[in-house]
Order: sequence, then structure tokens, then C-alpha cells
Amino acid sequence: MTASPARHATILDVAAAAGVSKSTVSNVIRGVVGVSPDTRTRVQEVIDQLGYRPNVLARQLVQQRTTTLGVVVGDMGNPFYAEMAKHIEREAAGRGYRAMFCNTQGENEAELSGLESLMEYRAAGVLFLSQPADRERARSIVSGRAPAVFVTCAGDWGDTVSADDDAGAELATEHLVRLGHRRIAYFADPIVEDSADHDRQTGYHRVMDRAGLAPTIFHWQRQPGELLRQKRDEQVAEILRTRVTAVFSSNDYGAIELLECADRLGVKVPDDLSVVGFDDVVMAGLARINLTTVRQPQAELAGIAVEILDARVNGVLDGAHQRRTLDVELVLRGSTASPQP
Amino acid sequence: MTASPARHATILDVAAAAGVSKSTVSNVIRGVVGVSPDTRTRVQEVIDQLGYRPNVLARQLVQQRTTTLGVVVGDMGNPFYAEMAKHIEREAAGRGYRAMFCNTQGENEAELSGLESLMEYRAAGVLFLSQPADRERARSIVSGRAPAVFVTCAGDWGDTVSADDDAGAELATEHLVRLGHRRIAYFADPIVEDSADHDRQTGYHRVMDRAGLAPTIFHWQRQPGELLRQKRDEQVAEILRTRVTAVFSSNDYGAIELLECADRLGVKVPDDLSVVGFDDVVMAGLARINLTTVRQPQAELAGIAVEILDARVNGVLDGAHQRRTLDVELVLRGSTASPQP
DNA sequence: TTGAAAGCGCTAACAT
DNA sequence: ATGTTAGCGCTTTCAA
Repeated sequence: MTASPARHATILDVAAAAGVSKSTVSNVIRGVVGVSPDTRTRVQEVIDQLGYRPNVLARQLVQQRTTTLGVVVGDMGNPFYAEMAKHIEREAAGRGYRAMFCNTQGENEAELSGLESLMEYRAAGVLFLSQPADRERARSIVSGRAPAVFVTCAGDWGDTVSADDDAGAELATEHLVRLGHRRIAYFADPIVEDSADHDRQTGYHRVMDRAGLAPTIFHWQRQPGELLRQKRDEQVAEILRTRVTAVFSSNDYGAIELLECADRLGVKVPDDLSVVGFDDVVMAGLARINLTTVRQPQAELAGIAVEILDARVNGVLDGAHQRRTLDVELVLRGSTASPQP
Repeated sequence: MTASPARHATILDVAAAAGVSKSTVSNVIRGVVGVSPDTRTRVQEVIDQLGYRPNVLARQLVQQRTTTLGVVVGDMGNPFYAEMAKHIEREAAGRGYRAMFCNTQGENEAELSGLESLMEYRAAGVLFLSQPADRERARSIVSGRAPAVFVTCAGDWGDTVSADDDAGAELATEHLVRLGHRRIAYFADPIVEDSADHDRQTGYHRVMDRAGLAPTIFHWQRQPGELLRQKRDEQVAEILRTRVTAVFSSNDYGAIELLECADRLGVKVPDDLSVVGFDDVVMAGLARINLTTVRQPQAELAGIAVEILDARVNGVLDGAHQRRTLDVELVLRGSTASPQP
């Protein structure tokens, strides 16, 4: 079999074969009332026979609106974003939208050209799973042309849907305090959105203050691209020299890397070091990882985000930006315990 | 700020503002030669000023071809597919295509309606990361309308790009044989495509035969939806009762589950049991998983798949289906060792 | 070097 | 209940 001519039947082909006008075919396709049962079935038969599929491009061109949702995601290789992407695609499809993904890998250029491309496709709305690096240019490309929803990352020019980062951090930190830890560090992974990181730090600080403990913030150094294992180990070793007995990491990924370092350094988790993460990615639940963490309600986040975007697109929702915050939950697993005496 | 009117400037707006005809604007956009420098800059200024973006729908309607690539993926939550999806999106974007994902979750209905939708969007081509459940209907929807490429899964009505499953299985099995194992089981995870599973079994069988060893095939029972942990443990316990000392799993996911079961049952890996996986997902490289496995060249698979699809779309490649097989590599880690005496 | 005009496949009035 | 018609925003001959 050779390459296909990719010939699609048009509404005119159907009309001709069924011996009706193209409007009648259009009426059948769109299921409008006022088509005689006879005609309807006859047209439908021709449609099935010809394998006719309406051209969405033509439809959307005349209707002046599309059912394409743009999704901007930093790294689909990151399990958290991959799972979010999956949920969003499902939600979008459930509401009759098609998701167009732009995986930006944090590259400014990819981000901007992706957004421009989405606008050229006249995406009905765009959904950010990570805040664009160049906020102003991103905004100037999208704003005024399509509604935007920021999921899990704050954006000041669109609706935002995120987990209660502050409360989650409180939960995590309180858990460590109750276990008897005094030296509890906050471990910031730069991959976490600034706004989320900020809120998580806030929650951490509040609990530490309340307990009369001194906060310590560590910034995980990431090399652009590959991570230097030795460099990470040195950092962790340094942290442990400060006699820290517990760490709250701003995300699971960072927490898992910390576990790895601890393993290499011979530091026992949870005996010598307790670790709490944030996200509850699937990996965190593996018996060998077994990470105590704060669960983000991924499916709900995705559902509400698409719901809001849909409402904006349909003009059902209008006016000021929505700011939805969903509850989180602490998942107790094996990476935390009371400090050794 | 209230909701945007989503008003996009058209080519006519630009033409009017620049005092030229729309054809001239079109010529500027498309960068065709034969436009005076004066006119070009003037038009370009208006374009920038108005933030004009050509409507891709209109363009594609008249050109009778799109730059949309449909990607069908079974489960983006699965790290292997998530990583593949990411690479494919990057490759597609690099060649001027936009990726439209359909996450089917193995549901027949989602799959078929997703494909129909892709055809309505007049996707230039479709890329399968997992074989559709209803092959015949999938074929009838796509075939003759858009070229299809099957990545990591065999499809008889399109080009296929996959890793050398057979050779990979040989590598894995030989590794275990050389370590001195005699009772080596093959562990089939049903999530693996039939064709890939078949080839991996073939490689396994060949090596076992050559070594004069008796092959044993186990089929991992997966409940639809949630897995029953106890059930899995029972299966693994049963396998171990057969005095198997090594297992070659048809994918990393299954291998990791096996590790989990072994942990729970108190079976030491690699001392009491050696385990080899297939794929080399990121998780397999975590120190706490440390799985010996066969690496699939994900980026290359994605690159070649998109390259072939691009060639088909442009008519550069014509005729019989391509069948590309890429080399794999055994990644030695800590889950394998010689059997205990 | 530019412009006029004919569609691409469809929807949505408006006629009949 | 069905047909006619005027676009949607663009590309692409063909003239000027």
C-alpha cells in the first residue's frame, strides 16, 4: 500500500451524494431540529459510507472560536507535571476541548514561540502549569486574546488554582515539631514556582516561630542541565553538619534526591534524619522511597482549572480573576520519626 | 480588568492601517521576495504595533494541510510514556509542528473519539505511543487520511519505530546466565505492547535454549484499576517457591513492583533474587531502586518517529512502511548478582 | 512591485 | 423542510 492521498470528503460531496443542499447536511451534522427523518437518515448513511468528518478548521474559522486549549508545561518528564498534564487532558476532552501541549523545558525561547503559536491556532484559552520565565512578554502575547489560568503557580494576569501551600507547609512542619525535632530545615528546590515556594516558606516560618525554633533555609543548587552528584552530596553533608535532624523539602523531587544523598553518606532515614516532601507523586509511595509528604489534589486542581477556563471561554464567568485554593493532606509514611536521643 | 474580548487583528486590519492590499501583507508575512523594502518595513511596523498574528486555521484551510501532529498515548502518568511524550513534543516543535495529545487511559471509547477528533482537526499525521485497543476501527478512522507511525508498538498499517526488543531481551537474559543463574523466569507485564512483549520473550527463549535452561513465563495479573497488593505478593511468593533465582521483567514498572514485593516478603535483592527490567525510566536509576535494566533510546525513538512522519507528510517518503529498529543497551546496576551458593 | 478576485469547507441568517 | 447566499481569514493565481 502506498502513501495515502489524504483526501477528505467535504460537505459538498455528501450533499451531492445524498441529493440535498449542503445546508441540509450541515443541519444533520449539527443535529438541529427541523430535518425530516427521511432526509436525516439518508444523509447520515452517506456520511457513514463516505467516512465524512466535518473539517473543524472551517467550522472554527466561521464560528470565530476554537475548542483548542493551550497547555504550557515546564517539563513533562517531571512526574508531577506529567500527572497534571494527564488530568488536564482528560478534563479538557470531557468538556469537548482538545489539548495542545507546549513543553518548554524552561527555555525562554520555546516558551514564547509556543505561546505565539498557540495564539496563531487561536487557542480558546491557555493553561499554565508553570509560570513563564519572561512574564511580561508572555502576558503581552496572550493577554487580551485568550483567558489564562495558572495552575499550581501564581500569575497576576489570570485566574489561579493552586493547593494551599501555606497550610501544607504548616502540616509538614508541625508534624516534625510534634515528633520532637528542634533543628528543622526548609529545603528549597528552584524548580518549584516562586509563589508556591514563598507560601510554603511562610507556613514553615509560622510554625517554627510558634514553636520558638530557629528557621533555616537551604537552597538546593541545581546546575543547568545535569546535576553534579558530588556537589549535591557536599551540600547535604554541610546541612547535616549543622546538626539538622529534619528537613522539609519544597517538593518530592528534592526530597527524593535528599534521600539518595543521605544513602550515599551513610545517614539513616528516618533514624538520623527525617524528611518530608511536597506533592505526593507516585514515586513517593514506592516502598523503597516511602516518603512522608503533603499531597496535592492533582485531579481536583486540573478539574477546577479546566472548569474555570471553560467558563471564561463561554463568557459564563466574567470579571475579576478567580483565586482558588484547594486543601492538602499530610501523608504519613516512613521517612519521618522522632529524633534519636 | 474584565474578561478579554479576544479580538484578533486580521490581515485586512493590517492592510488598511498600512495602506496596502491584503495580498501585500500576505507577501510580507510569508517572506516572499518581490516586496519593496519600504513597503515591507511599513507593513511590519503595523504588524508589530497591532500585535497581529496570522490565523493558522484560515491558512491551513486554504492550504489544505495542517501542521498538527496527533499523538495517542495510553497513560501519560506512566513515566516511560511521559518521557516519550516530552521528546515527541520537542521534536515536533523543532520541525514546525504542534502536538495534540490524546491520553486514552486504555479506554476504547476515549481512543476512538480522540482519533476521530484528530481527523476532524485534519491532523497531518498521527503518532501512536501505544497500540489502539480496537485496531480495526482505529485503522478505519485514520488510514487513508493521515500517515501513522507506531512508536514502541507494532502496527501493521503504518511505519514503526521501536527498540530492538529481541536483542535487549538477549542482553538481559545472557547477563543473568553469565552470572550463574539457572532458574530464570520471564515476567510479563500486560501493560507492555503485545508485539514488544512477544519479541522480548523470543530473545529470552533463545538464550535459555542456547544455555540448555528451561524457560518459565509468568504473567503479572493486573486488576483493572487498582492493584491488589496482597494478590501480587502471593504471586511473587509462588514464583519464589519455584526456586527461581532471577527474573527478567518485560518492563521497569513490573520490575519495580517486583522489588517492592520482594522487600515485603523479606527476599533480598540481589542476594536471593536478581531482577532485570526494560526501559530504563528515570526512576530505575534512583539509588534506592538501582535497577539493572535495558535502556531504550527514547530521544532517538522520538526523533526518528517524527522525522518519518514529517517525510510522509511532505511526500518525501513514499511507498512501503518503514520498520526501524534501534539498538538498546544493558545498564548494569545493583539489582543483579550471582546466585547464592 | 502591487492589487483584484477566486476560493478552502463550513455556519448561519434569510428565502422559499 | 430545504435551498440560497454571504462571509470567516487567509493563500494564490492572474492582471495591472
